[in-house]
Amino acid sequence: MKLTTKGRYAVMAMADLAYHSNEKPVSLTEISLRQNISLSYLEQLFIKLKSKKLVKGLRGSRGGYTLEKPASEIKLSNIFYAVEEEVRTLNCKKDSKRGCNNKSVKCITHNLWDRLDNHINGFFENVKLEDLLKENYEQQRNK
Amino acid sequence: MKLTTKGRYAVMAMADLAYHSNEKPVSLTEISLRQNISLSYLEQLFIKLKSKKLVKGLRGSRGGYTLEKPASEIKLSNIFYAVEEEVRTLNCKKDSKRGCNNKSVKCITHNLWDRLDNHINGFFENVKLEDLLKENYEQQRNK
DNA sequence: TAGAATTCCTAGTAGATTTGTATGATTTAA
DNA sequence: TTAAATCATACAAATCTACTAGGAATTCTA
Repeated sequence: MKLTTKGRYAVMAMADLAYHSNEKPVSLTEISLRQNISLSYLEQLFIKLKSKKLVKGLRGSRGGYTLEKPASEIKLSNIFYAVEEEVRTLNCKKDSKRGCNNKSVKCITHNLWDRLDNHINGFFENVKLEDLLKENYEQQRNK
Repeated sequence: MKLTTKGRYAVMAMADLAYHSNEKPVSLTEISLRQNISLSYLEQLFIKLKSKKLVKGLRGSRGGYTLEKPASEIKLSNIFYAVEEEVRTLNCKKDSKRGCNNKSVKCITHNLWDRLDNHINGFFENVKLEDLLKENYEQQRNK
């Protein structure tokens, strides 16, 4: 399964963007400094996020990024899907040397990984960017 | 997070072992052939499984491995814990350059990764080796 | 008792992947 | 016109995975 810093960074950056966005776009430089993620790396992530219509890029001076749709409509699964290739634990795929790949006897654990995939994807499917913000607001208030 | 073939192989091998064990121990050579996992790699996994008291090794000719306790008492989380170093998605640890590492402002997504960890671990915590076998039996019967 | 089959143990390593860096072109506001 | 930003591509260091190699120790069996 792919669940590395790439996906984490993407979520962190999107949360940062949502948190700090009002009228004007937020530059990656800002996010880079606040979240301690390299600028070039962020740029690569945001190109992917843009291609999936999650953010809008505004070039030029005073440019930056804005959310393409409200935080309440962006699921974490959207973000992961945009930057990660896939969230699959299984490698019993066709034409693979490994796994059960269509042998007469299915590998014993085949269904298990299927269920795990659903379990994890379900988690991301049920959390929206907005939820992270709310959580953060409350945390701030309780200090 | 660590969720690679190492953990998968361990679960597959344990399921195979449980499935084929009656009186005599099961050799890794058998498992290696049936599950298509390299023998040396299996050996390394089983040393770890042994150290966590999940299997018992019987050296010498006609030797092999047996379950140390019934399949109904072995949770998948036990298996993962034995062979993987950790199942943690978070890298906001102390002394790390990355993540929120104790800055005054907690990183926005800190709690999220915590919850994800619990979510995934909960999955493994609630599946026992026995469950995999039952599933397999039923699959065979429905053919 | 010799030999075969097995676990046990340690070290190394090729290849893939991740996590960036480097460089420059393009666009736009001031 | 200049500075600040996105956009785009190529490359590279570091890490990690998934093994391989080689042998020692143990135990059953012929």
